[in-house]
Order: sequence, then structure tokens, then C-alpha cells
Amino acid sequence: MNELLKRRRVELDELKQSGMNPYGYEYDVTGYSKSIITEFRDDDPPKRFRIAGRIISMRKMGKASFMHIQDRDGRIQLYLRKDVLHERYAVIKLLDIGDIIGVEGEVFRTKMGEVSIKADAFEILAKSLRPLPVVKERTTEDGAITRYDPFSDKELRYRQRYVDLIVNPDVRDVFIKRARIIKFIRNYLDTRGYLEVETPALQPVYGGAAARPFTTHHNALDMKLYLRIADELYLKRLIVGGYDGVYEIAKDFRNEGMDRNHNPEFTMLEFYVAYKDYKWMMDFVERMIADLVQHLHQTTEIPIGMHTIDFRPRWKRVTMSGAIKEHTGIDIETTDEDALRDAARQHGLELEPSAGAGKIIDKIFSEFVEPKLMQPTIVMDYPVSMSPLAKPHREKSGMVERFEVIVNGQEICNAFSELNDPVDQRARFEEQMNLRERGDEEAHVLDEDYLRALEYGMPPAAGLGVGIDRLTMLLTNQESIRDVILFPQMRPEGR
RNA sequence: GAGGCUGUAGCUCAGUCGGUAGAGCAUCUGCCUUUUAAGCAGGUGGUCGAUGGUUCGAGUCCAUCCAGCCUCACCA
Repeated sequence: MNELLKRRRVELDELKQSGMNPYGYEYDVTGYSKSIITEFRDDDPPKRFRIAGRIISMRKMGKASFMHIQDRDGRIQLYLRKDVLHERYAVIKLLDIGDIIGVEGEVFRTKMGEVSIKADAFEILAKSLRPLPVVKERTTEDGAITRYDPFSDKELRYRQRYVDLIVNPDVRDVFIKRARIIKFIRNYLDTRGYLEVETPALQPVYGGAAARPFTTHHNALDMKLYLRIADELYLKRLIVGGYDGVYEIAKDFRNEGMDRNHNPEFTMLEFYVAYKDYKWMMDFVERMIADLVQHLHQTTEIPIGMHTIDFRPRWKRVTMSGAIKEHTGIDIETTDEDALRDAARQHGLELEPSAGAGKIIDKIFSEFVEPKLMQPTIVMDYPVSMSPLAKPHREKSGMVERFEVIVNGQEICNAFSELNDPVDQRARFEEQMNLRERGDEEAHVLDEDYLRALEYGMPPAAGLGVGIDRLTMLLTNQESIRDVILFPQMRPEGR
């Protein structure tokens, strides 16, 4: 144990010997930093508050000391004087940055103009035994805060998120926004009469997406179970069951690589509405997201990365074939598979010989079109081979009624008119099983019970999936999914 | 899975040609009753990610491993 840790344990013992409990039981808080400061009026008679928080800076002088404590809303300065606290003042010597204290006193404004609390009593609520990487900072005249050498090591920040949250207020803010995003969506769907449901995370047959699952084992049933990769097939069973609109905000689990856009567990909104199609869903989702952005930022126009992005409806709508033609000159509607492959190769794409037309189109799109779509864009009408759960296009053969929303070069949602023809659905599943036999581990699995449900009859329906983590990244301007997940997956810590 | 970069004090980082390990902040001691990147003076603090190798001598060169980041591949 190093000197800093030893030192704090010595102080802990001294506190106990002095008769103070270094781990208090409760504190009756009557004020919070932010409101105390904003509501302070110089002409009013002094007000008293009890406030609790963590010490984040200290300036001890001989017979008086200043410190800042941080509570849930922000920071406030404390002023402690020996001639007020008397023998209690000696305890200040045993306080450290990181300790959590409760303080009672009058609010006043210092000579330098900072609203502060003049303490006449304090208690220790939790003695901190580890040094906190707090950092010097200065508020410049225009109100901007300059921080010196902030705690920035990503590995430490993710592994010890509690420390990150204490010392980096911006991080705390991201997760408050994340909560507001989820709450807004839930409220938006609830007030329109859609039912929030819960479906199994442990599934005997996984489905609803193309991905490799995590597996686990149920001891009592002695059976293999999968962690869900999507909730789609269960939610559509509920549409069969007669609910008009259902949604679920839930964790999905995919056993794939990790990078700045992928975490093995992530949060997905899935939403299904009976008697609607994908056109209806386009209108719905652009309205919902525009309202969400307005709610979060008080405007629909926000800076993201290098761009300013405007979420105000109506968003640009393009077909996949139109977008590809515009950005590459390739006409996928009049080009057969071999010619398509040649065209893709001419554009510099490397393709596996097994790649079919759908895969080639998808590759062309994600390589040459998607990165260029900065403003919210609805891209519609996808090849049927890429979308085994979507309904055939009512006009274009070989296509399905599906759309994605691309913002800042990234997909943020995926939606389609749901396939409700059980015979077609069975054929699509069988095609997927063929792919699986040829070694595609991510092909969809045939779900016999889901087919049985469709055979009873499912009304036409529109479905939507929104990756909440990526949406949060977008709306909080974060570059990595790890910055919007409190405890991202990490390799075990070496000791 | 492939390539590149990184790992030095609690935090943020220097460390030259291979020659006794440094700074700022934090921390400690003393002084200081409206300070605020408080100040002044003086200190403490290191398994240089791990293991092995080359060398008279390794933070520095080499190999292997661990962890993180980035790019690519894979992937809704």
C-alpha cells in the first residue's frame, strides 16, 4: 500500500479516536448547490441550509478554510472559520479531497463574489480512503471552465466509472441525457396508446436478426438457452394475439466483435403497430425523433461531429437504388448479378465469390452511400435477400418494403412492413437455413412456433427497431458506444 | 482475426546516444481568518505493464505475453 493510502487510514483512526464517526448514518439535506446559488439574493436576510456532498477541492489557511463540495446538481463553496467552529476546526486537518460531508450554515457572498456557505457545523458521512484524481480548474471571465490535465485514461475511466462520474461532470451529463431519451420515447409511445411489454431474454430459439448468440444452460430443464439477439418474433406474436401496438425497450446480446459502435450487450427499442405499413412508420419515426431532439436540446438543429444536423421533418427520402445510382452511377434495377459484381469491383470493392446480388448491393450502399448521408435521410426499398422478415414490395419485385434512417453517416433505425404471409415466411426461413448449412453462422434460424403464430393470421403491421445506444451517441455527440454505456464490456483486469 | 500506436509517482505527462528516475498537480511539515489553478518555504512518494534475453550496465535495444486505443476485416 502506498503512502497516500496509508496516510488516509491513519487519519481514519484519528477521526475515530477524536470521537467522530467517519461513516455517518444520515443527513437531513435541505438544499442543493445549484438552487442555493441561483436563488441567492444579496439583499435578502441570510438563509440557512444543510447540504451534503463530496469535497472536491480544499484551500486550508491557518484559522479559516475554503473548500468546494459537489452534490447531485453541481458545486458550492464552503467557508469554515476557527472562531465559529472552535475545537471542531481541528478536524478539518483530517479531511481530504474525496470525503463526503454534511454541512450546516448561512449562505453569503464572498469578497470575490462567490456564493458560499459559512459553516457552523459539519459531520463526516464517509471518509475516503483513496486519492481522487481531481484536477485544478479555472473559470475564465467568459464563464468557460479550463481544466488542467483531466482524468482521461479511457481504460481507467471505463473500469472505474464511479471515479469518472465524480471527476468528469460531462460524463455525468451524458447519462442523464440517456435517461431522458429513454423516458421520452417511453412516454411518447405510452401517450399514443401503445403497450409496453416484456418478452423473454432467455430463448430456446433465437431470432429476429442476423447475429451469433450467447448460449447458456438451464440446469433444471437441462436445456440449452440463448440470450436474445432481438425481440422481434415475440413482439409480432403479440400482434397476432390482438394487441394493436406493442413495444419493448430491452437489452439484446450479440456474440460479435467489439468496437466503437458495438458492445456485446446493447439496448434496443422495438415497436410494432397493427394495420400500418412502412410508409406510416416513416412519418411516425421522423416525428418522434424530431420531437425528441427538440425536447433534449430545445431546437431540432444540433452540432454533431463536424456538421450541423437538422432533424426537422420532413426528412429526405430516397430509394436504395436511387441513392446508389446518385452516388455511384450503378443502376441496380437494370443490372444482373454478374454485371453488378463487375461494377462493384470496378469501384474498388473486394467481394467474396459467394456474395449474391443482395449482399453486393448492401456492400455498395454501406461503402459509397451511407458515409455521405449526413442529414437525416430515409433510405427505402431493400433487396429481399437481406430482409427475411420483411414484406415483399407491393410494386417492385425482388424488393421488400423496408427503410433505414441514416444520420451522420450512420444507421439509427431499421423498419419494415412486416411479412405476415406464413407460407412465404417459411420459404424465407428455409432459404436462411440453407445459408446456415453453407456456413453462414449469422443466418436466421427457423422458428416453428413463430410460423404457427403467423398461420393463425397476423394483421398487416409496421415494425421499427432503434438502437438506443447509437441514438444516444448521436444526440450527445459521443464517438464511442462505450461513452454512452455506464459499464462497457472490458477484458478482465490483470492484477 | 490482421496491422499500427500506447503502458514511467495517486492523476496528467517528459525522459536525449544504453550510464544513479524527472516535472506539474495531488499528498506531507511549517506559516497564513474572504481564498478560488490560493500563496510562501521545505519534504515524502517509483516492481518504469509482466516475463525472459543482449550488455560491464536496460525505462531506453530484442523476444514473448497482458491490457488499452486507433485503422481494417467481420457485423444491424
